[in-house]
Amino acid sequence: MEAAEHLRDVIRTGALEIHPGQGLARADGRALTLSVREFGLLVVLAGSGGTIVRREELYRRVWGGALRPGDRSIDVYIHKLRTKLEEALPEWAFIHTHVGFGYRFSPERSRAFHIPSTDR
Amino acid sequence: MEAAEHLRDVIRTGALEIHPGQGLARADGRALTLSVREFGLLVVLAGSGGTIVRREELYRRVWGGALRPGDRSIDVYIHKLRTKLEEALPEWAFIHTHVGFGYRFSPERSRAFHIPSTDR
DNA sequence: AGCGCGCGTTCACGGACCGTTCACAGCGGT
DNA sequence: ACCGCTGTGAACGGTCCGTGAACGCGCGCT
Repeated sequence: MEAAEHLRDVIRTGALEIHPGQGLARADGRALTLSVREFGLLVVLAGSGGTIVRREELYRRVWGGALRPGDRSIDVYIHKLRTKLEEALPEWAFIHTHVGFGYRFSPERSRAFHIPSTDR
Repeated sequence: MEAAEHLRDVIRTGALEIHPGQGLARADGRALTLSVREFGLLVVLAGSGGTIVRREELYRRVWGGALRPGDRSIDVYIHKLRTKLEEALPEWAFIHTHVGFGYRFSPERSRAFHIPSTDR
């Protein structure tokens, strides 16, 4: 039963495949190398079903304890995670900022790939 | 069951879906990026069941405190909110002005689509 | 012990965004 | 024509966030 668990405990979203219990995430099958914090962020965000997660809650669930004012750890790790996700899947944007509210996870085609007007 | 709570706390009106507790609003499923004030306005207006909300009350409920004479913040933010709603759902008008009374929220087909009186 | 290295935190700078205010235009009522 | 009310663009100061860099720490290796 504990051996079959990892088959059930998977978050799939777009080309991402996350195994929360294992510390493993794959992009198009290729494993990502994430640190503990990076992986924690990814799990919490991707597991929140597209809702906005407030910074305070993000900190509690990944770091544990209360977010002290002025602590920028979240920003830094969001950035690191974004960087790794982007280099793995350049045309997808996963983590979206909602200023004043928090971060939202949702695979969306990155806007940086704006197709030149094929208009007639 | 504890996970189902967020499903209840939703305002649905037309193609809009508003999650007051989360700071998130969607138009046709696509998330809108609203500032804190814009979102506050949307929640209060959309949650007022189509009644007219006086400016005084709008200000109290979104900004907190009393509306000082000459304060134009409401006008500016109504405008910003309208702009974002319109670019998300161009053929719908949501916020209607009642001069001297306040604003009323109600999804109506925008009149901007039967333009030409000049076309005969 | 000394070294290199990955990790997490902190700092510093700059840019993006937010909310307020001002200035002017349009419109309806008197 | 005048006035009060609202729409709308622009400017401004402040806050929030993105991002590169420095620092300290623990760990494995030699």
